[in-house]
Amino acid sequence: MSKEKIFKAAVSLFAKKGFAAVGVREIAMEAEVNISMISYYFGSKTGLLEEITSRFHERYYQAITEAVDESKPPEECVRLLIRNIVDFAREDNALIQATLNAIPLDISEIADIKAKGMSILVKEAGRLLSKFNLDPEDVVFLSIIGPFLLFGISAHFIVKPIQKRVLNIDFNDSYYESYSEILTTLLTEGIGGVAATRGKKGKGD
Amino acid sequence: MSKEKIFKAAVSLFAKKGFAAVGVREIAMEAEVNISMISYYFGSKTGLLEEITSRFHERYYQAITEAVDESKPPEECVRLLIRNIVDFAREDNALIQATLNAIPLDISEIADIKAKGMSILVKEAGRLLSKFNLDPEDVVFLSIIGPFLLFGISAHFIVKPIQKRVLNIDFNDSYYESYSEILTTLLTEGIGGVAATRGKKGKGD
Amino acid sequence: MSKEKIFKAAVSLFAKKGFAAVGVREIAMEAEVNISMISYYFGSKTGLLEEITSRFHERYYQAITEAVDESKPPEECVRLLIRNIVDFAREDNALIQATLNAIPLDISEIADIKAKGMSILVKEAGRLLSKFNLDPEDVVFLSIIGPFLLFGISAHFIVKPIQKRVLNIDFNDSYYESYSEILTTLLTEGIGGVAATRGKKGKGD
Amino acid sequence: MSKEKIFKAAVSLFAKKGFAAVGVREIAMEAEVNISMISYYFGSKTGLLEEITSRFHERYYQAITEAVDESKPPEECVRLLIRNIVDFAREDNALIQATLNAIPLDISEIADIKAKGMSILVKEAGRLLSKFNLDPEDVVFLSIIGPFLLFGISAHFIVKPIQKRVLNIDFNDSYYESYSEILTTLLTEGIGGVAATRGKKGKGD
DNA sequence: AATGAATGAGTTTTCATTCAT
DNA sequence: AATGAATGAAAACTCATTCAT
Repeated sequence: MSKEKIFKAAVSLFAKKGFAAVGVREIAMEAEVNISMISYYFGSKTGLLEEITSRFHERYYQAITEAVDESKPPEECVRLLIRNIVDFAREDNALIQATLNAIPLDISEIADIKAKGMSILVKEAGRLLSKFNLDPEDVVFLSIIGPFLLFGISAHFIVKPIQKRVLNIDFNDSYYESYSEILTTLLTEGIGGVAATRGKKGKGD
Repeated sequence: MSKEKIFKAAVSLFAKKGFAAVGVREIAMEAEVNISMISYYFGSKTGLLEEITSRFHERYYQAITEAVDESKPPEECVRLLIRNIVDFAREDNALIQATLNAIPLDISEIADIKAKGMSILVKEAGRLLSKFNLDPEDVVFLSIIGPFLLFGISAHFIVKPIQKRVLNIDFNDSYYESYSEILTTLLTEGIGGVAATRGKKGKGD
Repeated sequence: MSKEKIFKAAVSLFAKKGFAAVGVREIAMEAEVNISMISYYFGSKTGLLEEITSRFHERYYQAITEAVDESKPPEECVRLLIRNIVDFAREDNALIQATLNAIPLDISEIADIKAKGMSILVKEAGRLLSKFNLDPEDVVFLSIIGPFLLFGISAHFIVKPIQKRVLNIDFNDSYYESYSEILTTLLTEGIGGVAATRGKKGKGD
Repeated sequence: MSKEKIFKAAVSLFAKKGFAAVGVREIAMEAEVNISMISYYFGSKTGLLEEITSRFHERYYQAITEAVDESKPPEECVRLLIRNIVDFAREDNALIQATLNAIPLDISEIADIKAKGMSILVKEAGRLLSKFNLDPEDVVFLSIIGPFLLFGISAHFIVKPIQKRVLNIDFNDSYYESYSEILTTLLTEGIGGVAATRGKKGKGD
């Protein structure tokens, strides 16, 4: 279907070159549709990015909410969160790159979506932290740890094209086994350590 | 001096809008120089980004090498590394945003600089990890932990404009005290934890 | 139709000022179309010149092939060739000027078209010469006589603007009667004379 | 000396690309002088072309006047004329290309020089024709035969770069022996033939 | 649902020239 | 005699979008 072809083409191109560097003509060509179809389906090029950004946040939201389950122990939640993100990223790496790389914060529609999306994600992250006995209402703490988690876990998928150029690693299942394992340990131990230091004091500002 | 004014203006604008979204006209206007001066000094808009990207990597390289000192204990190194990055980021946040947000990997000159720069940074990160008794030659491990550190520590400075929109936090000295403290603990404990698990096994691929 | 209007305008302007000296803005204005239509129809300014150059060679090819007929005596062929070129030139003098004046051999696409076009023309000229019992395979001889004929016969149409400035001649039908008559005689006698000298010897290198 | 280096560089570049396609920056680079030196010595880029065009006409004037000598028989004059032009062209082919290819008749200074130069050349050509008993005052006849001679004889040197691409001929001394021989015969016989036809009638038009 | 011609403002880059040194 | 920074206009080309079909 044309609309989906346009969406896919746009994600792929935005991921490679960034939002502003990609022209609608290029998207239309890649999607093998007429240029006018983009305006027709998405209103404008910005409309396309809005939809991409929204879909990204939905996926991350899913990844977190599904991972943070009342009954599971904290470590298990972290493990699941990372697994979810890795699965998503491997399935649709371009969506991550397209969104995290696209900064057009000068376009207010996009900035709004990003701000709202990030608020929700960080709030969800708070639920995860509360499993470590950390205060989920501490905005300062969340403002530090939230982006750290989001970008830390996703970092590999942002720089993957660069790593492919220089590292000659086969990014296969076994690689992402190690990936999940290492980050799970690091974050569990790390957050645990932070909780141990902070737990006694509460907020820190 | 004209050249430096252009550089500063470009960093600031690229940080806000991304490389492709900024026009040379805009840069020239911001820098209060004639538009032709950009070609004159930097050859092209891409040439400008090349210099920005290079300078960024130099600064991060300094931040790491200075932090990882033979004589200091690992925790101290992590603390110093974070402090260095925070200092640099607070002093020149735009440079971080301009570089980390600018993906134009379709521009080979930039991709080359990024690839080379990241290789060097990751190698230096290996020296830090070796202080935790982790194998600094394990490329798979480094390929995971390197970007995690780089983006994790810098994440806040990438999303800062968004956070300013939604969080109403005063990003002052005391904020960055907490910032450094939390990340230091998290990374020290986290990496320590990883080392404890891996140390016995050696490489993991 | 827009495309043809652009073509005509470009030929006229290239003839007057030369390829490089004419801007697309000027062409668009002369053709009374939007500037973008040039890229739209011809890809680029160079694309326009490519089409002009091709069309020129087609016309000259027609002029020669039609003139050199198996059954006609050599003198008649020369007369017809000159008449054809004169007719064409009077009808579309600008096309000749635009092509023969445009040297951009630094633009490889144009150089290719010119090289190919000239090869074909010179080969056809060989057929004419064979009617004078001259060897049509003698490349050295052809390389001398070919351009001589092409530029000799067309010369008047190249310098016509200059002659109009200084000579105050009415370039009417009767003028071109004389023109054809004189050149026909000159070339018939001239080539005949060459044939008389060379015929006995064969090739001359 | 700087002035001469600029002149040489300009001739060479104009020959290759045409007047308008060459920038002063390029000329300065080729001549290894500072850009401002061009304005300094020649006033402007157009000033440079004026000097080139003038020098060209001087050389052609020399070539003709020296060839057309009272005492020599007509054939000898034609032979000498061709020899002179060939010698000049082989020595400084670029000057011919630079001048004959540069059409900027929209630049009045150049058009003036060309018009004046051509008038003189054509008048001199008249002296040659009078040796064949042709009327040297017949402007119509001269307007036809003059450019024919100028471009016919020079044609090879205009298209030489193209011929080099396709013909694989060694343009050596022996080649130009043939060249002179063929054109001498052709023109002597040709003009002679014309004279035979016209001689009885006088002027034609 | 789809086309493609058309628009006009936009892009980056290069131009010839000037001027203070 | 020579430099090189600086200028402002102009270059070719591409942009996202619209509209009649």
